[in-house]
Amino acid sequence: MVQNMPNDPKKPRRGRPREYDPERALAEAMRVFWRNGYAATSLDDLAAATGMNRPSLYAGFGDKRELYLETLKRYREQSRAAGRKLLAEALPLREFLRRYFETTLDFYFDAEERGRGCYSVLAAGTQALVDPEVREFVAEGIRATDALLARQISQAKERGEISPEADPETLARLATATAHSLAVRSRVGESRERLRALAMGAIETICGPR
Amino acid sequence: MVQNMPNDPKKPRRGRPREYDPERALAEAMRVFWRNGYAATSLDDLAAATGMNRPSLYAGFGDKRELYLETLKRYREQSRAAGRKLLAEALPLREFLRRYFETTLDFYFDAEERGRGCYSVLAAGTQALVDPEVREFVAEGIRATDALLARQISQAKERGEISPEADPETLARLATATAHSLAVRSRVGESRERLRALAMGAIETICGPR
DNA sequence: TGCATTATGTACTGCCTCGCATATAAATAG
DNA sequence: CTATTTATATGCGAGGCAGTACATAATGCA
Repeated sequence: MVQNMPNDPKKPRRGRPREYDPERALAEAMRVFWRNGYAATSLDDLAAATGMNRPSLYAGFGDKRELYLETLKRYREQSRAAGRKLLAEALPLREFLRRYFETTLDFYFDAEERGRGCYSVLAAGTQALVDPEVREFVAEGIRATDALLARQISQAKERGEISPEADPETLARLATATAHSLAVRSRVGESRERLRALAMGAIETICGPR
Repeated sequence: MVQNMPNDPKKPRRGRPREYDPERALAEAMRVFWRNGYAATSLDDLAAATGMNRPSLYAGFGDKRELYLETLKRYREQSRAAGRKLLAEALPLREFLRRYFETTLDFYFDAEERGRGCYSVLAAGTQALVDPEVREFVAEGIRATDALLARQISQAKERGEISPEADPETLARLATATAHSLAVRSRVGESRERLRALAMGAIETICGPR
């Protein structure tokens, strides 16, 4: 369903032009899902949040599930973009991880700095057991995170930044675990400051004594 | 609402006797909530799972939210019981943590060994942002876990099992983070064996070189 | 044997929700 | 200017759902 084409700025298209911005609509839908969860979000909620009405929602994104999968893809893309941006800087491991967790917290707090957790972890909680596509999506995201961090840690090990006996796979999974905990804790009200401290402690434990 | 008294085995009570076992009913309701999440669970689902009909559900447990809070309490009691049992054994830290995570995994996999995550973490994901009582409940559980683990680690430090420079608070929060990750990962299909390995790696990293 | 008490079973009401059918509006193509 | 295309707006019908009213059943008590 997914809509004809995200944007083809020149081609003026044939019929009546859209009054909504697909990208904005998706962002708003995501905001609502993020707050209330998949099941508790009705199409009327989504219509209200996006300013669209239900027929337009169906025409643009298909049913609720398709729209949800679309927001999951959007989240993945945003996460990957943030990851690539960070990788481009070629930082030492400690600094890399510090920035990684800080970026993570940027995702886990909304514009008003209220904790809301990780969109993907929330998907694990609500839909993963009942929708195989969602489950595979989330699982793939976790594998990708483990792999990204393992690669960084492995390279740092080659540079001699951490102990030669360290196992990058294990440490990477522990770093991902830290992110999972940030997700859970942010959603039940732990302050960003406190979570930052948790992340810093994790970094020291993972990287070992200097 | 909570029902007249869990069990007063002698007093035969006045009217028609219950045909359901409140404890079993609660366990069944919990199973359904655990799988589908709070919002996606209807009272008809609960009635079907418990074998009760809706009026009996209302009479016994109040509305859906009250029943849910009751299952949360039940989960907390079961967790605490497991914790107390473990504490009674006075184990060395590594062995304690190994057993702690193994017990945790007992909770995170159902009777058919299918991963289902942590009931409390799921509550964080679905209801925490919209129901303050749920949020506080979950937050309290996390604080209790952090505190329990910090105490064990602190005592191990006094016994010289880990480095004198280690900060028990930090390490405890990292151990809790590991449990959070077990919750998330179990729910999206990682095998128990693999999660056990993750936990063992975390233990080594937390406890440091021997 | 009645009567009070407590539980169960059926069924109803009102509301919300999904998905669609239909009508209208705004643009382009010829 | 008319036809075609695409989007928006209103609203409807079927079904799910929460919560309750009312009738029925099973027990203890007098």
